Amino acid sequence: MRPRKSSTEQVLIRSAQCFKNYGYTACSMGKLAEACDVSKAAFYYDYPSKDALLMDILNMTHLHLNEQIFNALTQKTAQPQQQFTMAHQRAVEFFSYGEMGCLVGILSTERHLLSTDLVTKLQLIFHDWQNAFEAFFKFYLDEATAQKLAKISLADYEGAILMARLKQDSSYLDLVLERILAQLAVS
Amino acid sequence: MRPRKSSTEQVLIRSAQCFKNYGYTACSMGKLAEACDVSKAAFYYDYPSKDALLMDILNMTHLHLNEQIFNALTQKTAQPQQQFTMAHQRAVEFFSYGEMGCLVGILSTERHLLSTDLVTKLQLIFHDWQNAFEAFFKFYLDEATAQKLAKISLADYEGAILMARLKQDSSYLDLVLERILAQLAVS
Amino acid sequence: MRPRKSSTEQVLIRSAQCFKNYGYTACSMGKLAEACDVSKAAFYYDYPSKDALLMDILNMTHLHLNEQIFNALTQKTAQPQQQFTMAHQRAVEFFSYGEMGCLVGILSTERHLLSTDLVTKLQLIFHDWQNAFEAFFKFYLDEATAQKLAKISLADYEGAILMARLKQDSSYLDLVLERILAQLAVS
Amino acid sequence: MRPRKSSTEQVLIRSAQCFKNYGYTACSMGKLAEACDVSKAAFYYDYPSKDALLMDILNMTHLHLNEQIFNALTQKTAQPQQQFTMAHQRAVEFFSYGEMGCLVGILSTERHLLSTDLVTKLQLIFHDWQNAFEAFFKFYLDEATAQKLAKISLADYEGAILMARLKQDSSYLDLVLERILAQLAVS
DNA sequence: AATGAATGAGAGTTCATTCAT
DNA sequence: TATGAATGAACTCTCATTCAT
Repeated sequence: MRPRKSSTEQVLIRSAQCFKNYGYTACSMGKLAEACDVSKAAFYYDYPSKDALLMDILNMTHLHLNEQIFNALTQKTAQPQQQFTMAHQRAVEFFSYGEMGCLVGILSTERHLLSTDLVTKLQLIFHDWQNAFEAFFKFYLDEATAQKLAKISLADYEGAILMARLKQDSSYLDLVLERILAQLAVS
Repeated sequence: MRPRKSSTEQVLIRSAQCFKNYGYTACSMGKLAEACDVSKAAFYYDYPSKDALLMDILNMTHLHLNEQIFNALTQKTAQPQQQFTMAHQRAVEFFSYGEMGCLVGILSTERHLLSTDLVTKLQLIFHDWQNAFEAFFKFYLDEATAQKLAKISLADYEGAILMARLKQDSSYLDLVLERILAQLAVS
Repeated sequence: MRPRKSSTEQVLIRSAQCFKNYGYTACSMGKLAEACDVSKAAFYYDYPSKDALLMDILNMTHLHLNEQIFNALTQKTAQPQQQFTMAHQRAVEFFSYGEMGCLVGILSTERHLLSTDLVTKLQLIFHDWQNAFEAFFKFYLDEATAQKLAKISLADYEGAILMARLKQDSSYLDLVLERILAQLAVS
Repeated sequence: MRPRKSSTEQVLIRSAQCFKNYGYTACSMGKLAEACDVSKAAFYYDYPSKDALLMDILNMTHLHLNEQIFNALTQKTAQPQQQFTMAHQRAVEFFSYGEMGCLVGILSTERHLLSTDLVTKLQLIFHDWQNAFEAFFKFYLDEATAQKLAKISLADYEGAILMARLKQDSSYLDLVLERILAQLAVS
């Protein structure tokens, strides 16, 4: 039995980069094949369709975000600012991997072109993200404030990433962190 | 006799909606033709290419933003909050026209697929936007604060529009306004 | 406005030949394009899909059969044998056009691969054919006999055409005619 | 130790069904693999190509037809009608196995796509079939009549099977038998 | 000036077959 | 021996654009 040219994980990671660079529509199977150094047909051995591949990528992304970032915010600590900063840094690292950008946010702009399954998945990821923020903020702020802050912070991150991507200027993310830390300090 | 002028504007407006819905790649000439109720060939009488059409759309958008929104922030007034709120409302109206979304932000996610001319144009629009904010904030805040606030506010708007688009929830934009007004009140 | 490279009718006729030669699955858009001397894409200007093209071909075929062959059997005459022979000769001419074969029969063998619309159409054509035979036979034979003869004669034609096609021997069709005429002579 | 023998026969039988359902072109190696519950690669261990597999299927079919049906007609008996009826019933059983249809007839419609070897094989099977009929009819009819009847009876069977397949109505085959028996009774 | 008709390139996908162990 | 993994070619269909009048 022939060995795999590229491991399944490698394919997912490189494909994710490709989707992040080009978006859903413009990220063709040809581009993916080149990025992963396999033939177009090779994808169809593992995935029945481009959508199925993307869903797997999103599952991987979701898992990563949950484990590496969201879960770091579920416990109350004595030093909330340091705790959040660490999660933030991991997030920055994740969004900066390869090209700056948030795959989930990028795909969101193509909502009309995605299957309902994919759209649902995108919303689910954002939901978990917001929930993680909310749970964390509640440790230190009253519920209403925490809720509102969680909601807008998500949007803040997406906006910062979008601008950072366009202007090649990662300082947008620093500003977002700074503002959130200021909010936490109020308590 | 200038019937074609208004006809062309209609085409630009409808095309802009189409680009806003689908993005650059997925907004095909066929979709544009259908949206504008003209033949595909008709576009090539007025514009040499899809890119040229989009450039015209961005010019129109740029003009609109300058005249209707950015310019409303160039004079100092006694009631900065009311002034900004008015500009905000106009912006909300603009971004909510048709489908919620910011064409400039949406196109930004497809940076790699756009000609340098178009990317430059996108950056120029954001530049003017940020400048308008900065000029306005300087009336009431110190320069460094104004600069920083202008920069991040732009990102805030884009993030809020992105989330509003995905979740069909326009309240994100209200939160952005509220936060900016709070900053102004500090002075 | 550019003139048509091939008239719609030419395209239908040549495509019909191509389908007759290769069947539904193996008659690719590439083969059709070559047969009609146009690009593959040109088909999609007139027809939304391969199936739609085939449906139009079947409509044309149906019309032709009705007008040229089936309708020749709807009136009672003094010389039934001559009348039927004439219809038979027209049928032979039709089935021999290009490559020997009956498009409807050939497509029938690929029933599982065709859309329900297409299968329905095939059955409808056979239905009209059988009805024409039955109406004709009733003029000269009792109803039960006419019905049975119509039913089997249809199958006889298809079998004869199939064998004629495979063995390149058109005499199978003569035998079918001869046998039917013998049946009519009984009366 | 000969477990693979029977396994191979199973593969041939199921593959034959698959070819009968879909025809040559549309019966892909993937469909065959699924139908036989083996991997695609497994086929290439036993057969060098799709054509070689089909040739083996046709060999099996040929053998079966010779032994079970054609050979039943080689001896003169006192009860020709019963003899023929029995052969007929075996044939009906064979053609009705799985989906109604005659593999040889179905493949014939795709003549242009088959290798000359396969086409030759198809003709050979039909040849043996016709010979069997002819030999049998000669016992009871004059040579010219027997020859003609054999030739057309073959076509009759194919036509009846084709119509039975399309209309899901096996009575076509009864009519064919009835007519042949009537011819035998003449003697 | 204006547009139906046409097209090469490329999209996602399936194909028969081969590779490498 | 036996098979998971891979692929170039071809599939149906859409794309931005050009042609020809």
